[in-house]
Amino acid sequence: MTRILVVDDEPQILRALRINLAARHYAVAVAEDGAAALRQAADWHPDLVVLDLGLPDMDGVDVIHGLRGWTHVPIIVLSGRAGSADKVDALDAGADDYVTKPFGVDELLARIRAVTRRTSVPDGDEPSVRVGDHVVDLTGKTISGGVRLTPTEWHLLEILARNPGKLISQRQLLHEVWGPAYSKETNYLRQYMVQLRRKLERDPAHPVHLITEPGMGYRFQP
Amino acid sequence: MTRILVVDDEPQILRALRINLAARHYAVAVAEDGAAALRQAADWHPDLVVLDLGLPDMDGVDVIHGLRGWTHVPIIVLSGRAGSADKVDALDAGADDYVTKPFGVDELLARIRAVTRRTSVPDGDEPSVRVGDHVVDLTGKTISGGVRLTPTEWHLLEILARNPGKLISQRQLLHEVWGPAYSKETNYLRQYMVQLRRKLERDPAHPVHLITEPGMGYRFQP
DNA sequence: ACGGACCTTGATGCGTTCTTGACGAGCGAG
DNA sequence: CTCGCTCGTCAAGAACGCATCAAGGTCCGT
Repeated sequence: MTRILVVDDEPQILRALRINLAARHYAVAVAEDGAAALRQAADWHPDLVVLDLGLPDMDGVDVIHGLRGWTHVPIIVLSGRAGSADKVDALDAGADDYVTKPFGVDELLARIRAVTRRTSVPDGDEPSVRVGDHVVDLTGKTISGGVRLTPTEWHLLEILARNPGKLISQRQLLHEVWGPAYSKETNYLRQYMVQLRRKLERDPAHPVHLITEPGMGYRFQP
Repeated sequence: MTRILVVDDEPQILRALRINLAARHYAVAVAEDGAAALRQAADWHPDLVVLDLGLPDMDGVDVIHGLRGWTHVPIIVLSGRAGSADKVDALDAGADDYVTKPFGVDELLARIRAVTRRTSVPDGDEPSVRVGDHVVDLTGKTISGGVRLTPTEWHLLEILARNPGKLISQRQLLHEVWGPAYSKETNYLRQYMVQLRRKLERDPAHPVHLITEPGMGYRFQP
C-alpha cells in the first residue's frame, strides 16, 4: 500500500485529501506544519509527500530541503502562488511536481499516480538476489529455505541489495531505516547486521555477502 | 549531455524551445507531428520528450501510448487544454508532467530539471579512475584486485583523484582530511601517501600516479 | 492480562586504524 | 663541504570501531 503524507494547515483541504486518498486505497498521514511534517516523514517513511508551501511555522522550500537532506521520497507541492519564480524555486529545491491551488482532485490524483509510477518502475528490474544458500525476493518479501526477516531487517537488506557491490555509508543506512535523528546510533546497524548475517550467511562469523567496511559502512556483495 | 526531443507543430514554439534548450546545453531534436516524433524517438533515443498534445496527424495521447510501448523515457506534455480530464488522460497514459499553454519558459525548464533529476540519479554514472594495475570506483568505494583502503586513505585519494593532473597543496589536503587545526602536520600526509602508494602503485618506491611535488604538495597523474 | 516477537540500549573484548615521534636519505643553498 | 630542509620509512602506543552477548522495553495478537 502506498503511503502518502499530506502536509497542509487548512483543515478542509486536509480533510478532503484524506477522504479522497483513503478512498483510492492509499495509506494517509497528515501534518499541519513543517516541523511535524519532517518528524512524520522520518518516523513513518511515506512513499510520497503532498506539501502545501504556505505553512505557519516555516517556509515550504525549507521543508523540501529538510526532506531532501536524507531522502528521495517524491514530493508534490501544492501552492496558492502561481508565479513562475515560486515554481522554479520549489522544483529546483527538489520537488517533483507543482500544483497551483485551486486544483482539481482528479488532477492531483493523476499526478500522484504519475509520480509514483515513475519511482516504482525502476525498482522492479531486480526482483531477486542470491545470498549464500538463499534466494531473496525483494518484491515478494520472501526468502527460500523458510527464512523470515523482520520489517527492519527487510528495510536494511533492501537498501543494500538494491546497490549491489556499492558501499552504503552507515549514515545513509541509519537515515533511511531509522530517520535523520539516528545518524549516530551505529549500535543499531551492528545489531541488525549480525541478525541478517545469522539468517542469511553460511558462516555468520565470516560474512561473504554482507561486508563491513570499517569506519565507512556496509556493502552487499552478490 | 541530456538529449531532448521537442514535438510541436507550431514553428514559433519549436523555435523558442530549441533556442532556450540549446542555451542550457541540452541536445535538441524536433518533430512536427506524431509519426515523426515516434520515428525520431526510436532512432535517437532522447533522454526526455516534450510533447504538444495538439498535433496535426494523430492524438497526443496515442503518441504517449506509442512511446510507452517500448520506452520509459520521461514525457512532459504541453497542451492548450486546461481541462482536468485532459490532464488525467495524458498523465494516466504515461506522461510524467503536464504543462498548460501559455507557459513560462523558466517553469518548463525547472520541470525538465525535476524530471531528469529523478530519472538520472538511479542510473548512477560510475566515475572510476585507473591507478597502476587497479581500477578505483570512487562512488562504490571499490578497488579491483581485492585492495581495501581505510577511511582516511579514501578521503585522501578522493581529493586527489577528483582533480586529476592538478597539484593539491599539502595545506589543502590536511585541511580537508584532518581539519583546519592540522595544517602543519605534514607527517600525516607522508604517512598516508606511503600507504596509498604501497596499495596502488606498481612500484611504491617510484610512484607514477601519486606524485610528490617537493615543497608544494601532491598530484594525481592518471 | 499474558506471551511472544520485535526493537532498543548498554557493556565487553578484540582487531584495526590512527596518531605520533624518530631517523636517515636526497637535495639545494650558502 | 656542510647546513638546513623536506621527504620516505619504520615502529609503537593510543584510540577507535566492530562483533557479540545480554537485558529491558514496546507492541501486537491470543
